[in-house]
Amino acid sequence: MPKQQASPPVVDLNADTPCCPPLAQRRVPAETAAALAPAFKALGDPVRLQLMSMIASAEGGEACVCDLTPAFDLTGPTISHHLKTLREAGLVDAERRGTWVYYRARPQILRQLAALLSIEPAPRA
Amino acid sequence: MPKQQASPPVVDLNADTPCCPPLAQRRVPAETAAALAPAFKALGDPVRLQLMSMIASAEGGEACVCDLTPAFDLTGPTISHHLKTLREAGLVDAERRGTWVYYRARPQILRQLAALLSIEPAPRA
DNA sequence: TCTCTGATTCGATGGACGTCAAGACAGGCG
DNA sequence: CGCCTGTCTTGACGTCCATCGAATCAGAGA
Repeated sequence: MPKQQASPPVVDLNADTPCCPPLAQRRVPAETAAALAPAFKALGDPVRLQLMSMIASAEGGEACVCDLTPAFDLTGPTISHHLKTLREAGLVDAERRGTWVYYRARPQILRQLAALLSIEPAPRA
Repeated sequence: MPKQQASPPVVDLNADTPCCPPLAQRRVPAETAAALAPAFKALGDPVRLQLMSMIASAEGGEACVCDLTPAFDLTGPTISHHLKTLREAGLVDAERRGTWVYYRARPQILRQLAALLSIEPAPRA
């Protein structure tokens, strides 16, 4: 099967600065939506949301798969599949060190997603 | 078919105050993940992300279906289906006024999602 | 080198999802 | 009342997804 993922980086997911104004401020363009929707989709599963949190909140900023897997009533392959999904969405990075594989959150894209959802604190007016 | 959805409100999606600390601060519990994942999932489609933005950024805080539909290369039923998904995820409210139906964003849940994704501005230390 | 453990990939399966055409519903207007 | 316009629901179809068991890959250690 062909590899063919490599969506063209219409929005730079690695940028340190938020790429876009809040969703409620101006209409998000189709290209931006296409670039960021996969990240939201990846977070749209309870297991992956917990995985993301466990990784992002782990001491040292990284979590071992060996610590993640037993936290769920799921098989190893399934957890591995979810981690791959998070990886392909650009939400985490993986690094093998010896026997174990460690996952680490990518704060930039999390910041971008949070910025997109941000709302004026209170519609006082 | 039986109605029976009515997931018990483990997390109050209507609360004005953020329900949860940031995802990267402490591990999000399974119940919270189960409550909020559907909202992320609803935003995980490019069309719905744009719809959400068009609604949230519309003047007067509301958008008419008649203005949303022609913005996409999709049929009316498909847009209607996406709007229903956003509605069932608690992200928008719908109101019929005469011939037209208007959708309006729910800022509370957007704030909750943004708070969950929020990250310390710079990991100094 | 052989084996053991941890992690991923492969293949299959049942269910959910995005989309459309056709039909139904709601409200305004002759 | 009957028609028209706008919106939603229904039914169908093809694709994607979550999950598992089995097989495979990667290092570590004897």
